[in-house]
Amino acid sequence: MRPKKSTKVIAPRTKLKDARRSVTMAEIARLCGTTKMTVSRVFAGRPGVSEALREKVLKQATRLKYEVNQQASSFSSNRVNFIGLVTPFEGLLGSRYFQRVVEGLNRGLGNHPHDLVLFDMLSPNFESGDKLERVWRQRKVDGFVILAPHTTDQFIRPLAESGVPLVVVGEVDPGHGVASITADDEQGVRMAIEHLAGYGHKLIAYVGGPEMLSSAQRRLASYRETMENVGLEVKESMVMPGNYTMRSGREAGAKLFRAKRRPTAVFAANDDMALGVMQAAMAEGLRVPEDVSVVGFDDLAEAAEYWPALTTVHQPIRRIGLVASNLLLAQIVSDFQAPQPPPLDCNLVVRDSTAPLE
Amino acid sequence: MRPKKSTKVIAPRTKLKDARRSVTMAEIARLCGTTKMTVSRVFAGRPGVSEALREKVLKQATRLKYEVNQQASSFSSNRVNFIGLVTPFEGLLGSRYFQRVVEGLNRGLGNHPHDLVLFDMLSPNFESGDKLERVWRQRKVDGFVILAPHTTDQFIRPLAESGVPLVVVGEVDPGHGVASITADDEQGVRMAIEHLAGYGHKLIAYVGGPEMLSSAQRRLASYRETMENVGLEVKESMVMPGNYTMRSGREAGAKLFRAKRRPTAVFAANDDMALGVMQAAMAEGLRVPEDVSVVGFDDLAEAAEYWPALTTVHQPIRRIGLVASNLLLAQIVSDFQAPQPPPLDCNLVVRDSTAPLE
DNA sequence: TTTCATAAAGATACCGGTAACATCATGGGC
DNA sequence: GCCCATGATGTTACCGGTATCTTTATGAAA
Repeated sequence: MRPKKSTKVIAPRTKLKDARRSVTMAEIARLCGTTKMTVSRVFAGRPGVSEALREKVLKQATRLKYEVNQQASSFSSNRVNFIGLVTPFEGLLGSRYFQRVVEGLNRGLGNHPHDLVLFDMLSPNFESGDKLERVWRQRKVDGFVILAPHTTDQFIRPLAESGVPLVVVGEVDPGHGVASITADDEQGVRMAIEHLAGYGHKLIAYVGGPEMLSSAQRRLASYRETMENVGLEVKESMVMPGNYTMRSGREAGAKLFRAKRRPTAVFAANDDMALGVMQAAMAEGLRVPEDVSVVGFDDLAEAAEYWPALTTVHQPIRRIGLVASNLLLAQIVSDFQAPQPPPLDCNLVVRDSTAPLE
Repeated sequence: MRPKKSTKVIAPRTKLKDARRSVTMAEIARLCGTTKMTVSRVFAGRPGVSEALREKVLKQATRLKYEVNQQASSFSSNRVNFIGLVTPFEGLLGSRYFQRVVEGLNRGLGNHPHDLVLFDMLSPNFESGDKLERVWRQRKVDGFVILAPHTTDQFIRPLAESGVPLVVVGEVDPGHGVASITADDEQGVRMAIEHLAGYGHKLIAYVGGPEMLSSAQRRLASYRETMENVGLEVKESMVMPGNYTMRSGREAGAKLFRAKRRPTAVFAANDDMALGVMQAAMAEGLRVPEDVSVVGFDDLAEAAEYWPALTTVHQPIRRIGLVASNLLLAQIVSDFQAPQPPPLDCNLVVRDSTAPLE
């Protein structure tokens, strides 16, 4: 039973332009007198190839500078070896924090073939809220690492519900089963406040971060709790809002230092704001640390380089990145949801911006 | 002539796990009573489909939340819609400079389906020098944007010679036909020096960047030239080395301000170092701008936020990113090497760190 | 009415790998 | 010597699109 159409002879597709042409497994196989299936086994590191043949294949491959075509490989195995790195808010992309996380992620990726794809939610071409889900549907990535979301972020839930491999760096509402990794902010803040209290400071001001960030919420809560635990009173006029920028720190500092009763120590919920507070102190003619002690949070590169060098809470950001990629790879490669890791310990780095109260 | 083997019946591959299963063009086609070829035409925006059918296809696609499988599409069309973003030296990834470039790139990418893949050459898994060429061979990207390389960078040449689409942000040795885009550093420095000279400063110090960076070389050359043009002498003891970090700026500033004849103005080759110079001034008890004027270069976010706000040369970084992506897309999409664009104009932003000499 | 250019839609092969299964050679255990 | 387990290797059928060519429908020109 022949098809009703006459037989056709269709010319093979025109060849790719030379720049894009490349060696294929079939070619290597031909040179080695075998088939591409065997070559495929060699490169995938699967068993079932004799040592002699394997070496022959590798030799030819090296000679021809062969590299496995990831495109074709992905297509066949349905894995693309890209991980989406999502930066959902202003200022993240260009920060040392970002840099450290990337370092950690790359370390965790290790020998895996995955690379990081940048998705900056602030870019104009990302305005549509379902961008990430579309990217997933398009098979551009195998999963996402989402940096420090707002607790209320709406775009995480639909992703998670679609079964997209996902790790959040920061804290998310527990319960909907999203993997996440965070530092132990509470503990970090506690150490900072206890350090200041131990130096005899009584009036310890607080400069906070954006309210919608979970990290900011946790740090503030821990400040209040620790103050109470060490027997100090929290004066509401000493609790200043901020938004994690140097400017907001400087403005908060200016208000604090102009108050009729000024604090002898200030804890800022991140380093940038702490630097701003120090600037405000200088502008008001106060010396750090003689007149006022300042402590930050994060221990980014700037903190150590500043003058005076900032006493701050060191967050193991690189390690967080490393753990994040491990959690994600577990989901992608082994389809295995690792148990939620505990928050990672912070520690206090005492530099030159704090001193005992005289 | 039948093959010598008996006919075989091989079971179809097991289906993908549900999470990864998805609607295909064939499915949409079936629902619309047509073939996947037509559906393909619709999504590629190619002509040859009646309006009625096109709408029908789009309607079904929307209903099923269909997205074209980029993996398969890339495979077939031999374009992967990823662009490699290469950061070849320390500190770039976490800088505002990086952030701005990315903003510009994303803007330039516009509606193109390309996304950015991060290649941080400092990551341990990138130690091998031919990483980029391998990535290219693996068909993971369609081309590269390389940020501010050393002029001597060896890894650019082999890439360019292999015909890899490539744009360098910064200056490269002309002649080997690598597309590049840069700001007019010379002009920027000229404006800064003329500004200070116009304020009556005679002893204008210079704090430079790493010698192997082309931007640093050009800025220094322009400093010398402009000083001569405005009739001022360059004292070699007033030309300090630096490496674009705040710390190096502070150290350079400390030396300058402790010299027996100290400068009344300092130009630093980037903002971070300028901030360091201001810190050094304060540490030595000098006021900015009353005792010493300071000018930076780049106009990153910190410059405006600092106190006192920094007078600096504004570099159109975002625009540079935008031009870079346009240049690259031209090569990728149209196989067209656009003519080398001229350096983009800088302009001077006068803030609070400079004042006339009394 | 016939011819032919043009637009719409279909048919086929193919991109370069991988999954699943088939086959074959080898050698040990009986 | 025969059977079967085992490991090496080959065969086939895809993955889900796109390039290219063919066929069919439509309508204007002759």
